[in-house]
Amino acid sequence: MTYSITELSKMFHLPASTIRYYEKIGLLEHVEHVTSYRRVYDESHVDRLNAIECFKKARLPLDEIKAFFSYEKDMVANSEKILDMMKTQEEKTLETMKDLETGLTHLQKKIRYYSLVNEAIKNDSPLPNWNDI
Amino acid sequence: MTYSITELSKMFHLPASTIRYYEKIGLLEHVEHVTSYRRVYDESHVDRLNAIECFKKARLPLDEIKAFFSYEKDMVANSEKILDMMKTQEEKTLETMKDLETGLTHLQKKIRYYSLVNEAIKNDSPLPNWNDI
DNA sequence: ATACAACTTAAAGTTAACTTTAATTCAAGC
DNA sequence: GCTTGAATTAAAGTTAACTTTAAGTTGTAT
Repeated sequence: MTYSITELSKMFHLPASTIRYYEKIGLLEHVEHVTSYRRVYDESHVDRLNAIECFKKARLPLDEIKAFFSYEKDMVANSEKILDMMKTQEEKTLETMKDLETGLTHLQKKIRYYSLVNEAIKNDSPLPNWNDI
Repeated sequence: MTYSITELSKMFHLPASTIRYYEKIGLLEHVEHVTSYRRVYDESHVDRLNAIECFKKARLPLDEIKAFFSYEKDMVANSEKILDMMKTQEEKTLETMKDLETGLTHLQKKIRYYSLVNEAIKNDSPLPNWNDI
């Protein structure tokens, strides 16, 4: 089974230009233009893009994702390095999640407050106090 | 109570250049250079910076944070707009958190796998299979 | 009086991750 | 054979959020 760039583009909701860009920076490898001048992808590229999407969700920068794939080529030699990398990123991700939760709490407090403000305006009653929330 | 830029810098773990930058783009207002040519801040700026940090944690872009502060000046006129803004951002934040969780799960699977790989190398036993994890 | 550290400014530079542009190539349908 | 449309390339442009630089100012300690 092979895929065109447009098919991958639809599969991953990525513009074709991004897929070409990933190839350019070395994130996608061995993309051949066999049958024509056009790029032809196979399952290996789908797998790779899936992995990229996962790492991106965990906020690994593209150059680290690239480093990971390169280390993975010699798993035995690099397993320690990979493990370190993943653990470091795990911590960063957890940190980011904590920040997001703090931010979300603040946001939700604002939402509660401005809901009350809207109510008060509608009923022509006195505005609520931020400290009462 | 007043503060110098260096004091704020230490309080918020932000470089002074960033605090000046926030002023330049209109996020920090009414910063006077009263006693000398130097910037002098007060509690209002501390409050503002605290709010900025919270919004940043929820990943609001600086221009939206700025818009929020500007809307907040006429709460009665803009409470609907503010509420919309906060709700939209709440959804985005929740979406981001979901992505982070997905990414984290993937990361932790890698960590489990490469821990086993390391074990296997140490014990000279056959490498584990990714699909067994 | 002078050296020095801590501030000031405007403007240019940086980084990541794309995106856009412009000029070209190819394959397919009429 | 000609048009059309989807891909191709290299290179330049974009965006957000800073950061750095270079040149100047001020208050304090010697």
